[in-house]
Amino acid sequence: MPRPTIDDVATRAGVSIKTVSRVVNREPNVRESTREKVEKAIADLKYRPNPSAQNLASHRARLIVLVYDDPSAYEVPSSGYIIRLQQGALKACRKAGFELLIHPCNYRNSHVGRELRELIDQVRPAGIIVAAPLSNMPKIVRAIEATGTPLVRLSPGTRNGKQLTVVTNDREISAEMTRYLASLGHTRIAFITGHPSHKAVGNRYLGYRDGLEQSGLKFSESLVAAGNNSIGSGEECAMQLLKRKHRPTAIFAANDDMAAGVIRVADRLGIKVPEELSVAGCDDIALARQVYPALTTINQPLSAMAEYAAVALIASVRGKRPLLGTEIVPAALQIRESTGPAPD
Amino acid sequence: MPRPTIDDVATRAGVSIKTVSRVVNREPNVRESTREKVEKAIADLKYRPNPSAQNLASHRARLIVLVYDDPSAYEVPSSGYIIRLQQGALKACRKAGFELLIHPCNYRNSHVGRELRELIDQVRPAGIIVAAPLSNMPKIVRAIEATGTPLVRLSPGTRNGKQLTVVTNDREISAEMTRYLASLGHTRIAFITGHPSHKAVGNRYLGYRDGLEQSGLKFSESLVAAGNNSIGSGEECAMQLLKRKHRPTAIFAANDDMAAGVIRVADRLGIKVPEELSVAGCDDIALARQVYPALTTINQPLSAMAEYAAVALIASVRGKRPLLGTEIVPAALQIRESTGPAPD
DNA sequence: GTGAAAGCGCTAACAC
DNA sequence: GTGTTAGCGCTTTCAC
Repeated sequence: MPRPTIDDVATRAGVSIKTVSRVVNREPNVRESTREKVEKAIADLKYRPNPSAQNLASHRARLIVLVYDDPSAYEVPSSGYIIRLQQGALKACRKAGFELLIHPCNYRNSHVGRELRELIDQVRPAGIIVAAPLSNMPKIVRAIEATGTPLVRLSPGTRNGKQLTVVTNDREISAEMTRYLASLGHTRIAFITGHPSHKAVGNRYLGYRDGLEQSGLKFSESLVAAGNNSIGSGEECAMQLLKRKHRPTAIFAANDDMAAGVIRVADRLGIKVPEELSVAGCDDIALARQVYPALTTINQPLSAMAEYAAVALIASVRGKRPLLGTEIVPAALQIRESTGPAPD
Repeated sequence: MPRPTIDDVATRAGVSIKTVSRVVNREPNVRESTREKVEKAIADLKYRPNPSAQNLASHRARLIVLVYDDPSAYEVPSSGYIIRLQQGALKACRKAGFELLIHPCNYRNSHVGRELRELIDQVRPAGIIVAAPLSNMPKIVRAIEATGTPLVRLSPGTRNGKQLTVVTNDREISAEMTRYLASLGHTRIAFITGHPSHKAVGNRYLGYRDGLEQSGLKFSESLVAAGNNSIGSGEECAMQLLKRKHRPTAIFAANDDMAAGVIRVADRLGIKVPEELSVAGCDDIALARQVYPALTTINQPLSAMAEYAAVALIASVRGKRPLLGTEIVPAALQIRESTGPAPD
C-alpha cells in the first residue's frame, strides 16, 4: 500500500497534476467545480503531499525553526518555559502540515551568529521564531535578518519595527492584579520591582501604578522595594517592607521567585499568608504551585504567543502577507491561595 | 550564491555524481584516493547534501521522532525531563545531519495509536525513540511496531526483546549511594520504597540492599518504609521512621519527591539535616536543588540515554545494524548538602 | 481555467 | 571501482 501521489489524485479526479497542485496550494484560477472534484479525490485517497518533493521542487521547506536559549548552558528552571513555547508552535505547525525544528542556542557562545546562518542555510526554513531573551540580542537578530528569513520575535524588550513582534500585556495585567488586590480590601499594597535591565518587568511596575490609580489608592515610594528577580532579593525586600511599623497587607512582586522569597520571610516572621498578608507574583512558573500557600500570580500566555507566531509565519509564506507590527496576547490572573481579604 | 549541488562537487573532483554520493553516504567500493579528492571538493565548496532531495530519492527521511508524554495533559514538572531528552537526541541528530521531530503525545487519548501511525505514515522517519512512561505502554509500542519503523525504548519497566532498550543502572547506582552513606559512618540507613508499579523504583530497593551488604551492614525490615512516590507519602514514611526510639541517621528515598517530604518532616521535628540526619533522593529533579538543604541525589543520565538511542538508530539505518539488546547508561551520584557524616 | 514539459538534487539499479 | 540512466513526487514555466 504505497501512499498515493499527486498522479493518483489527478487520475481519479480526471484532471492534470498541475490542477491538483493548484488545489493543494490554494492557488487561484481553479473553477469551483474542479476544485471540489479534486478535493473529493484527495479525501477518497487520503492523499497527503510528500513534503520532501514539495521542498525540493519549491526550494523552500515547510518547516519553522524555534530558537530559544539553551538551558543546558546554566540551569534548568526555564524548561517549563520552553515546553510551553514548543507546544504552541507545534500546534500551529501540525495544523498547517509544517514541521517544527527546535534549536536551543547558547548566546554566550561567540559563534551563535554563524551557527544560525549555517542552520538557516541548511534547512531553508519558511520562518524563524526567536524567544526571549534571545529575541532581544542584536547579534542573533542581525544574523537571522541577514539571511532574509522571515522572523518573529517573542517578548523582546525593545521593538525595532522590522519584524513582527509578539508580546503580552504586562502592564495592563499588572494593573489588573493590583486592582484585584485593592478589591479584596487592601489599601497598603507594596510592590517589589525586578532587575532594571529586564524591560517586561519594568512594565509591571508601571502597571502596578496604573492599578493603584484606577483603584483610587495613592502611590507611596515607601511601599516600593527594589529587587533583582532572585528569591534572595525577594527575601530582602520583604524584610524591609514587613519590618515597618505600618506594614503593607499585600505585596505584589514583579516575578514569582521574589514572591516566593516574600512567603518565606513571612513564614519566618510568623506572619500568616494570606490571612495577614496577601502575596502575588508574576509568571506562573512551576515554583508558584510548589510553595505553600500556592502563589497567586500572572500566567504568561507563552503557548498562545508561540502559536500566534507560527500561524503568522505560515500565513505570510502562503499569502505573502507582510510580517510586521506587534501582536499582544493577553495574560490572565491565576488566583491561588496566597491572596485573600485584607485583615481588619 | 546558490548553494553547491552534488554536480558541482562531482565536476570539481573530476568524478561522477554517483561517486560523490558514495562518499557522502559512506558506501564501500571507493578508492581511498578518490574518496580524498571528493572530500576535498566537498570541503572546498562547503557542500551539504539537500535533505529533501535525499529523502525523495531514497524514500526515507533523515529524521528521527522523539515521542514523550504530553505534559500539557496534566502538570508540568516533567518539563525538565523532556528538555534533557531533547538535548541528547538533538546532539546526536545534529552530528549526523538528521532532524529531530518532537512529538508530545497524550496516552490517555484513545486515538494515540492511530495518531502515531499517521505521523509515521506522513513523515516516514528513520526511527522512533519512545520515552518512559510511554515506552512501556502496549498500545503505543504496538502501534509503532506495526509500521515496521525502527524503535528504541527508553527506560521501559519491562523489556520484550524485540527492540533496543536503553536503561540506566538503577540498582547499581542505588547500591553506590548506600555505600556512600555507609562510608560517612552511617550504620542505620533507612529506605523509603516507591510505588510498587514503578519497576525502576523497585530496582532501587534492590540496590539499597546490595549496598548494605557490600558495606557490611545488616538489613532490617524495620528500616524500610513503603511510600508511593509522592511528597506526602515521603512525609508519612519519615514520620514513621523518625519517631522510633532508635531512629536512623540516614534516609535514602527511592525518589526526590519523597526525599523532599523527609526533609520537610525533619524540619518540623527539629531534626537538623545533615547534622543529625542525612537524606538522599533519586532522579535529580529541579526540586532537588530548590529544597533546603539541597538534596543529595542520583542524576539520571537522560540526555545521554536519548543521545545513545539516536546514535543507535542512525547507525542502524546506515549500517543495517540490528537494533536489539539493552544498553545501560550509568547514572551518577549528585552529592549536595543534605548528606554528611553520621552523628556520634 | 487548465495542462505539458522540464526540472529540483539526489539515490538506485545496473552497466562497464 | 566507477559511471550512466532513470526516476523519486512535486512545482514552475509557459503554452493553450
